[in-house]
Amino acid sequence: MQGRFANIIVDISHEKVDRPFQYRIPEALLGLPEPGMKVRIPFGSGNKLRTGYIIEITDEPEFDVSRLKEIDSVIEEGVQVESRLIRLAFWMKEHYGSTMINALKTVLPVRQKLKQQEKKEICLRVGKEEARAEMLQCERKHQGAKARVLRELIAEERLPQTLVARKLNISPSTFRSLQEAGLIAINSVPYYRNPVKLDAQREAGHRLSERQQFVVDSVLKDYDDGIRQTYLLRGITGSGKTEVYMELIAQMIQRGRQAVMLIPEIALTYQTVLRFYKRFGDRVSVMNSTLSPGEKYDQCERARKGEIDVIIGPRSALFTPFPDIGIIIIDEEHENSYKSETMPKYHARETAEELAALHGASVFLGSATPSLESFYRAKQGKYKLFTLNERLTGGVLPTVYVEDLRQELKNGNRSIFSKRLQSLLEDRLERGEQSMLFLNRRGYAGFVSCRMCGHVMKCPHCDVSLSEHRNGTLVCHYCGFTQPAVKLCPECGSKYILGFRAGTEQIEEQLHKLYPDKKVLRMDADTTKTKDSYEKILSAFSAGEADILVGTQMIVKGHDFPNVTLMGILAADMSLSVNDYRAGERTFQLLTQAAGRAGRGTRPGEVVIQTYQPEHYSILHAAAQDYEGFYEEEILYRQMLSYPPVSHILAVQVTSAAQEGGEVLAGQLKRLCVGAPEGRVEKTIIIGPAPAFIGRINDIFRYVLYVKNPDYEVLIRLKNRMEHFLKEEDRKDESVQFDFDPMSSF
DNA sequence: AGCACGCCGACT
DNA sequence: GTCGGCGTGCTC
Repeated sequence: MQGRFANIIVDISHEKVDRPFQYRIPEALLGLPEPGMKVRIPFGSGNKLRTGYIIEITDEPEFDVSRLKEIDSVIEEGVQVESRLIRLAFWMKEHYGSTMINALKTVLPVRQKLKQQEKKEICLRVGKEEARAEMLQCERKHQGAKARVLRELIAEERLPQTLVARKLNISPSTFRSLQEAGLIAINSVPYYRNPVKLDAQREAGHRLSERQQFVVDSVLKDYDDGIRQTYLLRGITGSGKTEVYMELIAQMIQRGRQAVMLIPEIALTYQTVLRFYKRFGDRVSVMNSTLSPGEKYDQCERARKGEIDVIIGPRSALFTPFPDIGIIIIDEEHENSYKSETMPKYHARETAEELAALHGASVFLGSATPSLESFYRAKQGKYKLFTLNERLTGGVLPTVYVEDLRQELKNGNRSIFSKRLQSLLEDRLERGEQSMLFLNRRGYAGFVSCRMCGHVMKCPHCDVSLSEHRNGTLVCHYCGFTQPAVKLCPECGSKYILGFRAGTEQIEEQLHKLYPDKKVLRMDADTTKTKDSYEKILSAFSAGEADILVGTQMIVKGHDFPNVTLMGILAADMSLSVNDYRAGERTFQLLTQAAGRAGRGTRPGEVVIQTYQPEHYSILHAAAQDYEGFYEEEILYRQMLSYPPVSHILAVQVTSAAQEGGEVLAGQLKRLCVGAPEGRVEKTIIIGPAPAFIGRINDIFRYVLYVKNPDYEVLIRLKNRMEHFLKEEDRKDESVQFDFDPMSSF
């Protein structure tokens, strides 16, 4: 496809990014323009030449061709920040199936903020007396708008133009005529604010251990030899990954380039940020969701102008407009939050690699429990793997006990705590040491298991657990298989087969009953609603204000409590039986992280894992702290069932106001895939359509179709076919979303 | 953001 | 009628 037309966004400072304009590509330039290029185009009624950025090249005019204007010329300057980000947006659109507009909106800094930033200010150029006279004059002439502006200015001599315009409903032409009359002056006053001011003493880097230094040296040698690739550092908790990151960043700064440091939002605490401030001073900045849009915009401007060298933030920090990134570091790279949940559903790791390619940068991933994706690539030789196996402080690894809850029930213990956990807990309370209890509640939504034998109700066709719906029927959300409610366990005949439900609140209550004089803190989504309650609870616990901390996932991420010597995992299989192929991986990661919380100080720690499935490989390997063993087993399972990273999955989600319309459209899309050449390739597997996990939200019905193929490109082509098909007719009632390698099922 | 167009009140 | 200020909406 040659592409005779170009969709272009116009670079007006007050730009609403949400509207591309289409132009003809002149004969002389055919084949030259590419997405991301900067061009000069005639715009508006005066055909004034403006700069714009090409976002897409196409052969299909979306506008009356005779009214299309021609691109004037291509501006060839060194690769611009914007150009690079637009190219990245284009790549994201292709790879994750979204509209170009959505991709642009995620990638480009919010311009809207410019209003509040680089404000235009109006002020009087005449004395107040004279202004008052003018105002009366205007009123007499019924020039209400002018009079209103003057009245404001008499009260307050200088005012932001946009503010006045909005408040008094004044159009730009009014301001102009006032300016021409010499009554007011309009000048742009860029004003700045600096959101984060930490007064920390600068600290030089620590001396690295031999092993740490080796990692840094290897990466830098590659870099200086002109080799750019992705590195994976597997380092257990406490092995000093952060020092490695900081040294790499420092070295990149020395080489005149910038660094992006991605951290999961939940780990982006004051302490973490402080460490970077101490090392890099005001050359580092933070991006996070609590920043106001204006502050975010400021960070972008500072990055663009070269006032900072390092940005720390969650996945969106990737889009900081640095002119020349040298390295992108992703800490805790296995975290789910690196995958966006809104369109485009991009993964920060893959997007970082694409961005790094555009900049000629390296990518450095770190984790104690790398994602299967990354370790798989490391095994294939695509990533270079480093390992840090020792805790810097020399602390010993904790002792891990696996407690079989089925056995507890047989022995007549019906409480949430196994006998061992209870006795260890009492032991800590006596000695005045702290304990943490972790309830892995993720995806508790209705799987059904037997309390006697641990049997979990599964789909006979899909090897995922069935979900219990309100009326008790069991449904598979991968293929739509349905069966009526079970009263007796099909395995052992016990009547203790139930949906699983338990909360941190009940646990807190129980602890109060058992140990009325001990202090318990609870941390979950409910107790951390307000802005800094999260940090407050953590620091209260850290200061020894409580004996036991009960909580969900958030208590196991980051944060060292040297006085914690016992970690209890109350229901390890909670996340195991969710209907999701990543359940095993997620469980292993959570258990390993949780285990890593105990015994960070000088005293050795103990960990109790309570489970109904003590023989499950995720639990066994986590108990043994054996990542490689877990990996080998898990990858086999992925291989057998064609799941990522061995294969790729494209989830197509159809939402529809009318049940039938959604079902019909999903069926049409399936037939389209089956009929396409890509669909007939032997390795393509098409599953569904089936009703989504939650089949109806707000009276919108949802259907899901899964397509698998080891070749990502094949899935992209199928996605493009579906997009093309959907464009054929206007669909008001149905909409379709794509998700590549989804993190959870729909 | 800039520009044209159309509405509405004021004035020869 | 026409002139000019002023708000509105469009720009491929």
